[in-house]
Amino acid sequence: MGTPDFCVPILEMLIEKHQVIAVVTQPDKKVGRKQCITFSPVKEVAIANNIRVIQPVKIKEEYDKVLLLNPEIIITCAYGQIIPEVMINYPQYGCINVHASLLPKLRGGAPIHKAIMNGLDKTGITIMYMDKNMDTGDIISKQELDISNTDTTELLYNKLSKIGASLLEKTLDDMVSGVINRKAQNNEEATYAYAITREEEHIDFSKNSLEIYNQIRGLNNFPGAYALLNGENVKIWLSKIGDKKFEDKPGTIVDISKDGIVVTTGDGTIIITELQIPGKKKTAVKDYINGIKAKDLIGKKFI
RNA sequence: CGCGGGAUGGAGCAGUUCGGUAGCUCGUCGGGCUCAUAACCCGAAGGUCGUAGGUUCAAAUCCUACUCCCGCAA
Repeated sequence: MGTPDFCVPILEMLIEKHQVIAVVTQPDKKVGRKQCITFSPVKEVAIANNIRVIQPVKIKEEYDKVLLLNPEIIITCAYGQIIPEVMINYPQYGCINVHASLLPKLRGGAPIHKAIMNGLDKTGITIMYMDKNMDTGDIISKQELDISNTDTTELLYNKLSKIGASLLEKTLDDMVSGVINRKAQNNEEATYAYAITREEEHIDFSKNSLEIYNQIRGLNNFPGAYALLNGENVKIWLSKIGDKKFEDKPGTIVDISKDGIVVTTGDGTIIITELQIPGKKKTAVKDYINGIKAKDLIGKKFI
């Protein structure tokens, strides 16, 4: 059971190594400006492999469709709905979940984004049994991964996705051969990574440069950090931490060069190197300043 | 039919209001200067102005339809 790209390597591994009797994923959604019906990435893979797809609107009410297939194990990964308790204990080997953090740290829906936004230097994958609460079940296996200070969420996402597949492969082998190391989570150490809100996407330039830098790379390449400039909603995709100091209030553009747009922060400067104007595509600052009068931007403020 | 912005040499843009020689910044290529350079100077190539019709002596510009891209909202 899963939905986004993240689960695709996992599903592909399962198809190759095990017998997948059905894939459960979120209902097809109308997406975007044209309201086109879009299949989830997981559904695409399932269809390509001729696997039965089940798309409950509410798994809480429609679980019997899944249980009637009599699964030996249910594996979830970023499925997007809470699994009802009645399902959890049904399969012979139980219900296990692949989560993209080192539990009990970063429980919730946006563990990868938050790992970077919080400036952590390592994260990982945890495979655990599910219980009735979110991401609180007993841990079966874990694998750590260092976060480099230039990683973006996109990069980390891809790395963790692969690790998730390989760790699951190993973990399933262990479970089949009866080697299960089940360990309860220490709830006192728990931290949470709830889904990103619009407010968390907005850049507050009075924060420290490092916090802003982490926010920008943590929201790349989805959904993106933004700030208002001349009343427009400008997305900021890439940045560097500057080394100069200015007296201007945080958010002020103090210099523009091929290097980037230098903006003051709470403790120094940050240099914006890739941005996006509404209606336009992502643009390197080097290209952006070709079409504008850079002088006119000096002194303007991001809000 | 959710709201809105956009498509102009390889890149980013101006020009569209009010139809009349295809423009700017950058890149590329060639030459020069220099101990040297991503710096500076000189020169060149490169565009059926998203597509298809229409109006007109004349359309990037006005009219109609379509395609694609993007911001917001879900």
